[in-house]
Formats: sequence, C-alpha cells, structure tokens
Amino acid sequence: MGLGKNYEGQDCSVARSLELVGERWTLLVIRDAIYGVRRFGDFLAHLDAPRAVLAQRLTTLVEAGVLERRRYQDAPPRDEYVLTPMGRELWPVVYLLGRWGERHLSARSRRRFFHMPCDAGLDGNAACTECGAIPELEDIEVRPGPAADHRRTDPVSVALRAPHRLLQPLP
Amino acid sequence: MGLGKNYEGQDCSVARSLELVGERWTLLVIRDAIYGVRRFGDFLAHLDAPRAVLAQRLTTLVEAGVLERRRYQDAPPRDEYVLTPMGRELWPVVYLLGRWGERHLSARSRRRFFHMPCDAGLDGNAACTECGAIPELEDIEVRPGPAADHRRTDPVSVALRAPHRLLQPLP
DNA sequence: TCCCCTAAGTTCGTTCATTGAACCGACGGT
DNA sequence: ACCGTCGGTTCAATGAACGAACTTAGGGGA
Repeated sequence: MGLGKNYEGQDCSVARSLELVGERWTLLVIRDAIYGVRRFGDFLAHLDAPRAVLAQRLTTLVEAGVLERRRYQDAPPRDEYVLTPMGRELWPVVYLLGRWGERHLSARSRRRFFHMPCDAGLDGNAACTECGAIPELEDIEVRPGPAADHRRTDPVSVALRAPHRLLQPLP
Repeated sequence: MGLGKNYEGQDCSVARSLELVGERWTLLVIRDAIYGVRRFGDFLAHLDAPRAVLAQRLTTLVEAGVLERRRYQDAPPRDEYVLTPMGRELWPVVYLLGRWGERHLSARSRRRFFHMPCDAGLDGNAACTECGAIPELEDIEVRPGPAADHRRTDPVSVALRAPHRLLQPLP
C-alpha cells in the first residue's frame, strides 16, 4: 500500500504505527529480521510472499528507519537488511502477538524463547521468568516447540529447527 | 488496500494472530472496544471505515471469540459488541504499538494512560510506574495528551477529550 | 393510518493493493 | 561466450476496500 493505506482521520498513535507496520506481510518481515534473516532471498523463501510486495515492504521499512540496508559484500554487490534500534523495539509487540496467538488460536507451542544467561523462559510481559528483567534480543534464544512443523525446507525454516540466538545472522 | 487474510505457509503463531487481527481496521476496532466503544454506529463514526468492512470485521471478531455480541435493549432490538477476556488480552499489544508509534512516528503524546489507584503512568511493559503491577483494564484511565487533536466531532472523540476509564461504555 | 426518523446492516459498481509469472541486469564461474 | 544466481521490476488478473445507495425493522408524531 505504501500509497493509499492510511488511517488519516485517526488521532491516535496506534493508527500511526499501523500505517507503517500494519500492512500485509510487514510484521512477518520484522519477525524474520528479529530471528536474524537478512537477505532478500531468505525473506522471500521463508515468507513465501510475492517478490514485488517484499521489495516494496523492505524499502518502506528502510525509509522509515525500522531496517537499515547495508552492503555486506562488493563482488558481486550485495546488501542486507538489519534491524535498527527502532526496529528492535518492536520485539515486545511481536512476542506478545505470538504469545496471544499461541494461547488462543493454536493448539500448542511452535517456538519458545529463553533468556540465555538464566536459561529461563519469558512471561506475558516478555520478561525473564527467572531474573525478571526484559532481556536484550541478543540474550534470547529461540527453540522449536512441541508443535513445530518440520515440513518446510527453506534455509531459514531448517536453521530454526535448532536453537538459535535472535539477531544472529540466519541461515 | 486489500490486506489479504491468510499466511498459510507460516508455521508461526504470530502469523496465526495476524490472520485474525492483522486485517485492515481490525486492531483499531479492538482499540476502540478497549476504550469502551460498543455500538456499530459509534465504531463507524469514530473509525470512519466503510460500513461493509466494519460489519465484516465485527462478525469475524465475534466468531473468533474476541468480541461478544449481546442484546442491550429489546425495543427496538439493539446489540452491542463487548470485549471477551480473550479480546482484553490484546491490550498490551495495542498499548505497546501505540507507545512505539508515539516514540518513533509522532511528535508528541496524543493520549496517556494512568493506573488509577496509584494515579501513575504506565511504562514500556504496560506496568504501573508506581506499583509495578500490570493493571487491569478497569483500573486504567485514558487522558488526552499534549498533542491531542480537538477537531473531530464524533461522539467518541468528544467523550475522549475528558479522562475516561477503559472499558466503560463510550460515549 | 401515513410519514419520517434512526440504527444497523447489505448491495453493488469503482478503485486500488496483492498476486504470481515473466522479464531484466549485474556479476561470477567455467 | 554461456550459464547460473541474486535481487529486483513489470504486468495482467484477481480480489479486497471504498463509498454511495438501498434495505430492514422498529419508534414516534400528526
């Protein structure tokens, strides 16, 4: 939507946020970036979104300052998309949405998150159940849950079958 | 502006949540329900969404168990939409999205939230800055912030110019 | 009774975003 | 020179959102 998906009349910061991250696919792009996905082709294979939409979403997020696009090799020239601090601050939103869906919409857990220094899970406020702190993304490990789906074969899905630190480059 | 619906291939509870609450307008409907909006016409005037879309979203949310539709008067028959416990659990998501938008996308605060027993604000985890608890919705008051917009004249916007307890019928 | 009003939808033609397939261009390797 | 890969862009078809008009169901006043 880039052009056209606005909630103009709304005097509300929730509406402002949704104009940016409420478009189709966008929050899943951010979820993947939190997991550590960085390259266009990896987003594409993991999300299974249309290429044109993915490209449009990535540039919108870069322009808004949620992602940063940077050169990671020169021959051939290749860019990667990494979360900015602003983008990282969306982690609690993504975590809570996932937790809500897990509790109310799906039978069992697909992925679990652990605060690694403590090796303890996270609660309903994204806080460590052991130390009570809100962990930095770098200190959180994703592990497949009991209801994980093992049928997907794209590199990101395969890499996430093993425990993995958030933000660590994937795959 | 078609936010499509399903993210079928995704083995992820975030995707499951977004299939339900990620459609256009849906999260704003839930925000309004948290504020205390209950009647079709009030949602309509406050959101300024197409009637057909609003009607479809409301029935989807009722079917999913996020809202409950109930008769509040018999002559003439009128129904209202109120949040279920499942719907109320989306408050942290809405709050954090709003906070993120306020911090990164808009100049200043449009609305502020207070834990009333303490008369203290909420922090980045939706916890009371005074007592540290995560307040029940009934104990939270919304107040217009310094950047509030006073141009809208629909009943809900007008009612929100004064402090108001969440979930209390509006307007 | 007749007429007008309100609230809550539904219908329908138009507009606009999403989709998926095909195409493009830069580069590396053989 | 040719092939393959990565990261896009283009384009026709689809389908969701839009907004105005219409419907349904009852209330109240003359």
